[in-house]
Amino acid sequence: MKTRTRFAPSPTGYMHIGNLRTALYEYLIAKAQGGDFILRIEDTDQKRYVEGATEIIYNTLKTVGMNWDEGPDIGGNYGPYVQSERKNLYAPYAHKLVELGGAHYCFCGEREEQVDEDGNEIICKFEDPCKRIPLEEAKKRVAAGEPYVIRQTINKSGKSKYEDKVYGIIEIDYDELDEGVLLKSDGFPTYNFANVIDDHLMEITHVVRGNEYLPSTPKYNLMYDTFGWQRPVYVHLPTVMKDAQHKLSKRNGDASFQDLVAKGYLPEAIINYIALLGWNPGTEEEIFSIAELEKIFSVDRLNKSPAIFDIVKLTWMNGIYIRALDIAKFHELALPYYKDIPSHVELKALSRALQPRIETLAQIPEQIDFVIALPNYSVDLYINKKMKTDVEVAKANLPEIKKVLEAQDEWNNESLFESLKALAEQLGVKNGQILYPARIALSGKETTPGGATELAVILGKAESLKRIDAAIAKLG
RNA sequence: GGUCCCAUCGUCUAAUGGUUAGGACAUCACCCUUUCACGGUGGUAAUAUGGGUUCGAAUCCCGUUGGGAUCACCA
Repeated sequence: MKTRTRFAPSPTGYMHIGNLRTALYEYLIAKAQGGDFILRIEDTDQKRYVEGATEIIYNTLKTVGMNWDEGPDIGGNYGPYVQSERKNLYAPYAHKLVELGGAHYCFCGEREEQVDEDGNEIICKFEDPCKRIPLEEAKKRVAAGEPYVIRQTINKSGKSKYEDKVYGIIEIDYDELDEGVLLKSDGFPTYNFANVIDDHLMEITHVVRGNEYLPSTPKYNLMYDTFGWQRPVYVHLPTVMKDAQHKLSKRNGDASFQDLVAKGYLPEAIINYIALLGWNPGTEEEIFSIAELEKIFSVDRLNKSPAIFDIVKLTWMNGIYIRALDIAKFHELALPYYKDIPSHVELKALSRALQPRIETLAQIPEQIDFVIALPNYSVDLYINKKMKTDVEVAKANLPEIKKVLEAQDEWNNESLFESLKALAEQLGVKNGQILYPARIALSGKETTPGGATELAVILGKAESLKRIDAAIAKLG
C-alpha cells in the first residue's frame, strides 16, 4: 500500500516551529517511502478561525519546499481537503457509530463549570446517564428537535493496547477514557471524530502528530475497530521545548517560522536544524538539504525525549548556509538590508566582506554603520599593542598613506594591499603600522568587516581619501 | 491529583550487554591573519539516584527523584 501522510493544521495563526517540524516529519516519512503528503485544513472550530492563516500555512510549506500532493488548493481524489467543506459528511458516520453501539445521543446540555470534588456533575464524561436512554427513545427526542450531541460510548473494561512507532507499546485502562463529544450541537465534528473519519476516508497510512495525543489514541482505535476499519500506523512525536520546563508556543511569543525568516535566518537552515531536533541520521553529518533528507529519513531514528530548541546552534547552522551561498545569491539576499548607503559605496565589495562574517542577515546593519557615516571616534583607537601602533605612529604614517592612495589607479584589494605593503617596506615599518591606522581612519571602528584595503575598496577612492584627510586633521 | 510518557556533557545527540562513553553547538587556549571573522589544532564538560539481573550494565528489571503530556461541544 502506498504510504500516505497528512499535515492537518488548524488555521489559527502563525506557523510555529513545533508545527513545522511535525509537518516536516510527515512529509519525510511519505517521501522516504515514495508516498504522498496531503495537506488538510482542520477548521471545525469556527470560533478560532483566523483570517489569512491558511495562506501562511501554504506560503511556509512552499518556501521550505514541502510540496503537498493533495490539498485544498490543488485538489486530489479524496477531497474536499478543508473540514468545514466536509461538514455534511461526518454526521452520517456519527449516527452509524450510534447504531453500531460505539456512540450515543446525549442531551445533557452544555456544562458551565464542572465540579471536581465529590460533585456529581462530571459523570457525563465518564458514565453519561444518557447512554442508558433506549436508542428508540433517544431517536424520537432527536427527531422532535431536542438539542443533542453525539458522545462516544465506552463500555469496555481492562486495558487498551496499541503500538506506536516511536514510543512502543502503549497500554491505557479503558476506565481512563472519557466519553467525549464526537458531534457538536452545531453539527460540526470535534477533532476526536473528524480526524478518525478523515484519516480513514483519505486512506492515511501513517498518523504522525504530537505526543499529546498518546493518551487519547485508544479512543480513536475504539472507533476504527467499531467501524471495522484498519487502524493506521501511529508515529507520535516528542515535544519541542523552549527550555526544560516550557513547551515552545506562539502564545508566549516564541519564534515562529516567519519570525525567524524576518530575523535573517534562511529557510533551508531552519529546516535542516529542526530536522535534527528529535531525529538523527546515525552518521556524524549534520548538514542536509530537504532533498537529501527525503532519501535518508527513517522513523526508526526518531527520538522519544523532548528537545530544547537552541537558537544558538541554529544561528551557527545559518552561518554555514550563508557562507555556502554563491556571492550573487548572497548579494541579492543582503540588498534589502543595505539601507541609507551612500551611492559611492561598492555594494558588491561590501557583500564579499560581509558574507564570511555574519551568521544571520539581520546582523548586517550593525556591521555596516560606519559605511553610512564615519563615527566620531576616539584617537585612542589608534593604539594597538600587537600591531605596534599608537597615535604617534598614525600621525606619522597617515600622510604617507594618503600619498600612496592618491597615486593609486587600480582600486582593488590586491593592488591596494601591494602598494601599502610596499610603503611599509620603504618606510621600514611593520605592515600593521600602516594597515592598522589606515583601517581606523577609514572606519572609525575597532572591529570592521574586512581589513584596511577591503574597506578602501568598499568606500571608493574619493571617500577613502576624504576620511584619511579627516583623520590627519583630527590627529592635528 | 489519576493516567500515560520521558531521563547520556550547559544544549542537540551517538553508542540497540563488553568503547579510553563518540560527534556537533556553546565555552576556553593556541595557530593562521590586514582589525574582526572564517579556517585549523587542542582542552574543559555527561550516563539523575538507590537497588537488583549478569563474568560484565548508559544499555535489561524494580523503586526514588526530577521533568513533560493528558483529563474541553480546542485541535
